[in-house]
Amino acid sequence: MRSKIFVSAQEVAERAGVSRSAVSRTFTPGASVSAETRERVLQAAEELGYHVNHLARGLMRNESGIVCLIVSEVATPYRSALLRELTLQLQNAGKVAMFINTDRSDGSVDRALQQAIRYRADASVILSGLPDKSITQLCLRNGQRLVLINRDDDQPGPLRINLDDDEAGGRILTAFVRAGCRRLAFANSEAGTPSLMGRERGFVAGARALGMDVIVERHGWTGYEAGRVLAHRLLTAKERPDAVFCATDLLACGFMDAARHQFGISIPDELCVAGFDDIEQASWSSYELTTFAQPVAEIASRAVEWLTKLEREDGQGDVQSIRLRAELLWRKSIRARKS
Amino acid sequence: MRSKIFVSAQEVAERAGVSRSAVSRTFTPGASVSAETRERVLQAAEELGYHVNHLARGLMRNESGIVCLIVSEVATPYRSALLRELTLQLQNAGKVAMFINTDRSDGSVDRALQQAIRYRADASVILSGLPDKSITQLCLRNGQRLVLINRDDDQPGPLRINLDDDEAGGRILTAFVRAGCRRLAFANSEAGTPSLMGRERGFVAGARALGMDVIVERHGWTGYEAGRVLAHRLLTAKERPDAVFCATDLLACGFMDAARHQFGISIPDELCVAGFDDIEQASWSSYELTTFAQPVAEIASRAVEWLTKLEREDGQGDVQSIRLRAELLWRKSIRARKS
DNA sequence: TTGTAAGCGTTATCAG
DNA sequence: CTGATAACGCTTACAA
Repeated sequence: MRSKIFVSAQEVAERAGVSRSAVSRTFTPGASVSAETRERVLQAAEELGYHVNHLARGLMRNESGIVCLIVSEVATPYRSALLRELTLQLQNAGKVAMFINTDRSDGSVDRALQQAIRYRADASVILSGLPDKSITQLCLRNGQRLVLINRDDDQPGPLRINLDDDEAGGRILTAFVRAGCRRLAFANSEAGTPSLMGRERGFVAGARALGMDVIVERHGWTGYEAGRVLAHRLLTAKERPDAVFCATDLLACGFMDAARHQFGISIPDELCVAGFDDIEQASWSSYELTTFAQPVAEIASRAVEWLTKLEREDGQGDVQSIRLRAELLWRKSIRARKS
Repeated sequence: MRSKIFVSAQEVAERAGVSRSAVSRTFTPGASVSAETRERVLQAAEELGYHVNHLARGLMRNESGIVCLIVSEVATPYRSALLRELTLQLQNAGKVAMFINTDRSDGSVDRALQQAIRYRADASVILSGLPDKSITQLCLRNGQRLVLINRDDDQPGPLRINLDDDEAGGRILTAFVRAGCRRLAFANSEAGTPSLMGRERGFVAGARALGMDVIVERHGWTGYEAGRVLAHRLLTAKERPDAVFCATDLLACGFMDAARHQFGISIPDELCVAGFDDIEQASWSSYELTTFAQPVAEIASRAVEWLTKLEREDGQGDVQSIRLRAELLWRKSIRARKS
């Protein structure tokens, strides 16, 4: 146990010659204190180095101000960008972010959520990963609000934010066709998350509708290395594709690198490539990848807005699902016209 | 205020037919409870869905279990890698990470620290940024432990973890010389953080000692774009350098891309490049950058270890400064022999 | 080992 | 507007 070191409202009250309630009110936005007492309290607090104890406040108010961010693969460009936006906006909304990393753990998300609950987090935001019914229930049972980003869970209660993944698959398809591509491929990971599969589904369906076929290849987790492996598989096939939609920018980067440096293929002349996410590297001049941009800022703001909307009785009647559009960013990995 | 929804130790006690202290003890590692009561309590807790309230526990114990991570530029590869490691190890140590993003704020670090203090965080870890005396003092005055990573602050109290930046500058210099490079340059940002400046200093000093000169150029913040700008400046000079040490991998990536794609320069044949950090992209086949690896895992483990070392009376007599070695990773951006 | 009771630092309620 | 007083959920002497 640490020795006593913090000053309490009591002490401030004594020094200011007021009651501790006066001190409390001074630090509670929208409470009624006279300007004079307020001033006295503020000064005493300053001198003593007083800081409201949010642990105690949370205990009383039954509202901790903590929002729990449950995330895996933090070090990934897309994930960290989303995280950045989320923390920033949460802070601006006066909340504080508690961070839970589910990477190398076994009980992983479950154990993580336990922590969140123990600290009485007001809400949790889950950034991707596979859906799991039990989590949703654990959250809701404990009165937490829950936001699911790019996850799919049809239980009522949480807010679900998703992109128009299927539709994007269709859009990129027409871009490929317009570029005169004939042999289509889709490069995916084996992660099998709803958003990844949605992109695949949309792409394949769109092709079918046009009477075209798509070679689908899946490998490993959604990273650069997997992209390279996928390139090897796809580019050594008898019918080498002339257009590849990668489920993710990271995959696309690996794919492009392998295609160019190991197969000597010229992009976009011989092969068109598209990705998804618009990570920073997609704009680097080694890639100039045509890709769909995740609206991270909007995802974050929607999440935070929903989270902080004054606690209404029930979430009944609320929006429970938001579908955002991923904008297609034209760069140079798809040629303009049939070659 | 949220309606009551959590079950308390009281309720568990009633259901289990014991006193609330028995419940408390059951959940306190190393307290004396008979196996039987323990079992009864555990079962009742399970049935009721009880979770210890860490807010209340922290209040009593005067120890919250919270460690505050204060970080800027989270979405940067190096930073997010460090963050990943830190959160993981903190979790394993039974701590929980509170996240504070100092990116777009004004009061920035200061305001951030206030938050940490209000939640009675046991400790704070500051990942880079410029040093600031007041912060250290604010932390220490409030009984927080403080870890400074790649920051420089000579005040006693906090643990400082740094790399051998200067020395690395010297090491890369000999690599350049061995490759037959004669016109040296250092590409830096204007951020002016101690680690960045250390690398510059070491490199320049080493060159001087060998009677060589270094063109130093600084621009913007430490990112890809800045690297491109630096390339333009350095590569249009009359005496075009044939070796460039970039203060950061991100800088190096921008630099290499501009050098190759805009100046048509061949690396490493005409120009040798080195970086620092070993971000993931450094190993991508578009770069294959020879660089110094930040020992992120070790940085994290040292930090966590120090943080969790059972609270000794004072930190007096402790290690207060750790200097880690950055390993040079040979890839392909420096040629082996004089060309 | 167990229960009783005191307290941790707040805020909400209710008189004044 | 202000000050007592009672919670909040937990831990920890202390006594049994």
